[in-house]
Amino acid sequence: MSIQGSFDLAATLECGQCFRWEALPGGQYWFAAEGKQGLFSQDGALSLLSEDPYWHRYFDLDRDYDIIRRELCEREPLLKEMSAYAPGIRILQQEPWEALCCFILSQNNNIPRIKGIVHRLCKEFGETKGISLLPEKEEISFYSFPSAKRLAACSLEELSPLRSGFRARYLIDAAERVASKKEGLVLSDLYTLPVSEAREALMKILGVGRKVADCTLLFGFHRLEVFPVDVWIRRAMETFFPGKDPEDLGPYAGIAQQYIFHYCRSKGQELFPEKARQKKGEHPC
DNA sequence: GCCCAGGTATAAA
DNA sequence: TTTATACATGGG
Repeated sequence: MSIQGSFDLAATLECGQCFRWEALPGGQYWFAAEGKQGLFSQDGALSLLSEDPYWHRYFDLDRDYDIIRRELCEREPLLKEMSAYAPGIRILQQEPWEALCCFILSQNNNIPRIKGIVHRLCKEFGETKGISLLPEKEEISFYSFPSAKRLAACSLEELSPLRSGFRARYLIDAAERVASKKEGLVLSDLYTLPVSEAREALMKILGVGRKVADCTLLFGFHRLEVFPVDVWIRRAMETFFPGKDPEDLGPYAGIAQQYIFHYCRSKGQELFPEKARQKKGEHPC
């Protein structure tokens, strides 16, 4: 199996769409999804990663992102400069339940801490799936991501080791709804339901608003037309695309969103210096 | 110590 | 309908 289009392993893992990965010395990355784990470098990725059917699909290697990027740049020329910051970024095909949980945990939180919570979630409630591939931790067991049924059986008290704060009850509500198909929430339907209906279904879950729902659809269900809007994207749209409707970006708007997000995060304060002075009660001028 | 984090629920205005 | 605040926790 070959890789279609460019592929940047580091940018794809580090752009905030998934949280079960570690950067290791020497350019290697450890990452996990469901009950599987991988250990690859960018060079190794090109040969080894593409040969494993699971990871091949996970990294969406059959889709030619170069063609899509060209299409997006034709629709919106500003994306030429932005996508150049990470042309090899891809949208992962994560497992929907796992993605839903991760984005529930991501709200008002930072990536290092999200990774810690997700790690503890797997360790406390996942099944053992073998020996860790992480060097120096070889004797430690590797755990799969816990099922909705498993979490639905947990009390708030039992989730306290996660130290996930106010998000713990959101996790339990999501688990109960998914495990029991409460109010007709069947995750597998969300691959094909119209986006507006799929979003509405997810937003019935406590703690799931528009942003978490859209991230779940884009990153968990691979609904590439979904364009999640967060504080960075809102700011970027106001600055670079005033009046622009993200739907104009077409069926791959979600990929454009990742280019924009990655570009803004890379430039950070340089783009939005006023954000640095946004202290409470402090006058901007 | 202090600010803030790829938001959301809830209570006012 | 729009705007403000609390939320738990800990990384930087």
